Amino acid sequence: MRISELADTTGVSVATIKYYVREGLLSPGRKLSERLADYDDQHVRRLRLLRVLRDVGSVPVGALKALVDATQDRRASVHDMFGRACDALRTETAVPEVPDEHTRALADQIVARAGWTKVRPDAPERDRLAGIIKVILDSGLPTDPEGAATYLPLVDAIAAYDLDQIDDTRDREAMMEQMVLGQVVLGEFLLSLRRLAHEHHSALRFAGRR
Amino acid sequence: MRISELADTTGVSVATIKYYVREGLLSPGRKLSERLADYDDQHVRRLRLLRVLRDVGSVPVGALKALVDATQDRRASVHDMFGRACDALRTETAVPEVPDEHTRALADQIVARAGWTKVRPDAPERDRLAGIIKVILDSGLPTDPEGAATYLPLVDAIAAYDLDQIDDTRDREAMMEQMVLGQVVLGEFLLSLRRLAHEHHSALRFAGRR
DNA sequence: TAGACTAGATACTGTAACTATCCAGTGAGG
DNA sequence: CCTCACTGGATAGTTACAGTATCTAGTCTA
Repeated sequence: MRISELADTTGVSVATIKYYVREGLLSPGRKLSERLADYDDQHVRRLRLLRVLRDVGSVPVGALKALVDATQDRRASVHDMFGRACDALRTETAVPEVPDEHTRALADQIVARAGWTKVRPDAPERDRLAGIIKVILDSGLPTDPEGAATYLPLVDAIAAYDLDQIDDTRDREAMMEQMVLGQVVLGEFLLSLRRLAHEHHSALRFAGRR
Repeated sequence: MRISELADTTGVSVATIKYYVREGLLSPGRKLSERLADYDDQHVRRLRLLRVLRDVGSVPVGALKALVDATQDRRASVHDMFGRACDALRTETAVPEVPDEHTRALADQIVARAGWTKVRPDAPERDRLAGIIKVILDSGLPTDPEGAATYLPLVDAIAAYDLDQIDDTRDREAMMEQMVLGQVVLGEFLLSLRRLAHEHHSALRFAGRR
């Protein structure tokens, strides 16, 4: 398949494909000659995946690169690969860097209470959670710290379901694809459901109210 | 309070404050004279809120403007105000515009099954949900359509809890602030919890596995 | 064998969110 | 009274990101 054909079937412009190859998101085609390369179904799949992640998930190009690198590293276990995927997909929005003891303790407490015993003690996500807790406390949201307990079983059930969706008979690239798509697209799905539920519950409580 | 003092207490630069005033995110200070205006606690609160929404939630400036406008419109009911907040906060990432009958029907079916009877039949969020469903189906995720049923009671419980957090004895501006912060910051909180739960469940299933 | 196409390098564009400069005019401290 | 840091308002410049466009020199294919 020539580059123009790849562009046509995926709806991604030739210029963008070249850009992605430059950035290492897509392997160069198999060289047929100095000025001609061959692209195959792998390229089509990869390109489609990249576009979904960017269009729907707004995943920055740098994060996509990290994802690709994690998939490529064949020495790592599936679990490690998934871990690197989570790291790459964590939107690095600014939460306090948290040198704060208290919020970090709260975060650890939440993880413990949820029963997530397999989470590394030094997982970077713990710090992010602590940062978010700090923002919540500082912003004067009326969230009682115990309130988190309400969320935990629900989140746990959702995450367990997410992981059960992954077909572990497939190769690692396919599993990675499912994991990443699940994280991003099902994440959007959940956010959308939450907004719909908000509309419903808001109507129950505040319709007609000034 | 002078503008430089406002800048110092909030950690936002004078230039940025001027920019926000220009964009209508922040009311100009009360004019004391041609070249001097007075800023008060309202400005401090508003500015802090804007920064949390931008830093943590990556809410674009245009959406912040829409939020401010929704709060200002005092004729609308609280529920309508919340609805406009949801519209403004919906990240407009590209999902198919969905002229597609099938996915739209699936979306409506999900809302019905969840029992969210108060969601308007023409709510724009329904279309977005349909678009996301289309992406899920197209991308070959192994999500059975029934799988959504797993999420529904969980999401409903979360949303109900979110709304219960809002103190309805306060004024509309305070309620709006709680709603918006809840949507954005608790949204990040949930995503963070989900990633932690993913790590745990991934370890249970795939640790040591190649 | 001409016209369309290609890999690879380099340069340019558009948007969002600031950031800096300039201007002329206060107003507080000396 | 003087001066000088500071101000509101306007306008122009900057940075980062994600592409686009152009150019070169060579290669297929009809």
